[in-house]
Amino acid sequence: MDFLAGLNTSQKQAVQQIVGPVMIIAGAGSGKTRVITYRVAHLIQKGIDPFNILVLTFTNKAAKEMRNRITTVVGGEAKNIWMGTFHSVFAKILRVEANKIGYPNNFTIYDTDDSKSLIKTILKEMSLDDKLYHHNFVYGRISNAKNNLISAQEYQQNEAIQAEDFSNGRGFLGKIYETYVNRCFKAGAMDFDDLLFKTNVLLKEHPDVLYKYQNKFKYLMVDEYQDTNFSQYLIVKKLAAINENLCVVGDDAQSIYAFRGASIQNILNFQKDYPDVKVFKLEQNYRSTQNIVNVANSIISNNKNQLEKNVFSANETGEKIKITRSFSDNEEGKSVAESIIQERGNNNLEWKSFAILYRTNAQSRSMEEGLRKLNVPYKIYGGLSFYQRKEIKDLIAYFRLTFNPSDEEAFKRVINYPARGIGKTTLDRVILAADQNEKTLFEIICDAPKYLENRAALAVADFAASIQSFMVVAKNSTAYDAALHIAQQSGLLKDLYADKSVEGLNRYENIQELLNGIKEFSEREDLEERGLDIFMQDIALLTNDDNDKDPNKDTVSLMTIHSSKGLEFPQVYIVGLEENLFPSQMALNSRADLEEERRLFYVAVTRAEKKLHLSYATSRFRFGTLINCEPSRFLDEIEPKYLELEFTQKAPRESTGFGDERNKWQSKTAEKPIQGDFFSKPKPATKAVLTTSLLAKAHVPTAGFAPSDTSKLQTGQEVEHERFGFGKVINLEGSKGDLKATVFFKEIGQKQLLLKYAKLRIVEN
DNA sequence: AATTTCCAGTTTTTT
DNA sequence: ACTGGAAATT
Repeated sequence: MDFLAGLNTSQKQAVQQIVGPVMIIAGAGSGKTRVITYRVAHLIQKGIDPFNILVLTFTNKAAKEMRNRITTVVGGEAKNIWMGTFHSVFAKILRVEANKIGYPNNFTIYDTDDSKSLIKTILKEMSLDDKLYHHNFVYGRISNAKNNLISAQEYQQNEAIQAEDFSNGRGFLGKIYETYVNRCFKAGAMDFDDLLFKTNVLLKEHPDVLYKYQNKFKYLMVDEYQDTNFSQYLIVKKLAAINENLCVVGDDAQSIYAFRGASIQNILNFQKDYPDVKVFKLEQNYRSTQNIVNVANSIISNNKNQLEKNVFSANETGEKIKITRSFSDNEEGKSVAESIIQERGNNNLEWKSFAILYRTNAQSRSMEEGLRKLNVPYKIYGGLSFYQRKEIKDLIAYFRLTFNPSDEEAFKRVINYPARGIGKTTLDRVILAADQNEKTLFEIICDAPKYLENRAALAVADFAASIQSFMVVAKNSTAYDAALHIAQQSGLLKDLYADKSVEGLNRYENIQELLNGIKEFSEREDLEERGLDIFMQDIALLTNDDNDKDPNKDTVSLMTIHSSKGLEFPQVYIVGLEENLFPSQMALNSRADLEEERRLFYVAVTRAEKKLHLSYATSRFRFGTLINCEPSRFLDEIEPKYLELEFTQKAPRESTGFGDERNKWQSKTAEKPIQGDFFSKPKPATKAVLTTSLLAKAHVPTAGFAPSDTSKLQTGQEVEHERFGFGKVINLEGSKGDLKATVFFKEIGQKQLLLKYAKLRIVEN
């Protein structure tokens, strides 16, 4: 197969330059993934063993996409390429090499929740002010240090850092950091940043290990290089040091992870580190219409810090960019849904041609509601991962404790769940005893009578015994049998089963789903090892789309802009273009932050192939209350000639506004807004308040739903409940005025309702 | 110790 | 609006 045929000159050069350091500056939509894919294919065609190739990406989604595309080009050999996110690849290596740095091979990976919970515990133990030392702040500080390879010791010895902390009255940060690190180590746990930090430690302290991987990974490629932090940068640099066959691909205009420690400096450093680097620029955009590319360019030109680049499109001019104003977030959801239906009909498109992108996950709710009301199929990407749900984390905590009894966070999570009479006092005593005797929490409860008084010791010893029995079972059973056993014997399954509320039912189903997943896993014949411990290992690194059952389903995609990176859709809706939301309120204090927001907008805009829709609301629910919103400053940065405006409702004294009027409004924000201007402040959206109903989640009530007089309700009658839907009365009991009905609802099953509270509508036949 | 009520912080984004 | 944690109550 001739990979090179469909490539332009610079793409071809980049693909063919397989030896030595290579940097590809790839503008949005310039065929970057194609180049990486073909470059890997080209390597293999030239006789490079796939086992010697390492490809690093940032998100699971990107890794998956990449592997799929490479598989279609080179076939089964693609399996042998090391490809994945930084975190997953180095977690894999650390699993093999952990002993060299004093960790067990089956170390636990703490997710952000675990880390923060540990920090909270430490803060409490040190009795520090939880305002001054807020766990989020402390976490960020530690994370930052780790990403810059500053150890707890170095942190405390670094004069500049100490001076800064002391002047802020936060002199204990170094001590907290040290304690945190020790506790993680004691628990046999690594947090997200450790996966990179410890890899650096490993490669630094063990030259033989470094040498081994340098020889294994003779060819390295790094996608989204602009998003690497120092820790990642150094790993890559070390691994590539012998052969220097390192190809990095990036676009400074799409750097959106500075908040996570990413540094654009790494792109600039690259040229210094490798003076003989071959640089290729990909500037032709094949994805989008000229209008879209022009709009993107006009947005990004507002940033001061950027590399010289001229992205252009030779595609059709395309339609103008549509801006829609709505009066509330719900209205916005409705208008997007209506627009999608219309565009789909007009252009004979599939649902999956559409994507709705937003700044924050919280915005998905109003979009969902709008789509659901008009029966538009959709799928939300990202957000709360399946594995982050409480009930899932609870069960997994039992698994974690079974395989790694030192795991402190797992221990705290399940010691009294389901409730077994072990309260706060007892837990505090166990933690204290562990600290004083330099033992783990689990060791303390295994020897309970020595440390605790009678009653508490008994309860705790009981718990220890059941975990110990889980260990035996886990050793001798398949993953599924062990998981089921633990779910049952821990009492967790029973506890969830007892909860008959809608949410409780949901939780129970989620557990069943997890168990089904484990069953599938334990039956996979392509794996050598398929014990529960293997299933567990990298679960903290998984995100929602790894749980995707039907990836080709025809649905509209909803996701944050961050997770849309690398994807493309014929039609894209960017919603919530309002000040304090996009750009985020957090980003308004510094130019650097604001420029990152603008790059984020640039990323969003360049996802669109054919048509781009922008939208904002003049009021929206935030923190539970209705607030008024002003249009995003980013809208003003787009040249009006590319735009087309639309109102979703008749605005008071409508005008098309936008040109001079807009500027007038812009220049005197302190004054009253001009009535009727497109960007003017909203009228209070009274109606929006009324239409917001979470009750609609499970069941959409019949129009004009009104509760009936249920005093003469009979068994067998059909009723409707606002939330539970339609059902049949199967029993009535209790005296008048305190009448209790048992109703069997079609959607959710049996429920008991007190008639004096329940709002039921009797369905007339 | 368990359950209920009250209150504060949260919404940046991902591994 | 929703969570997690503390305080109040049983």
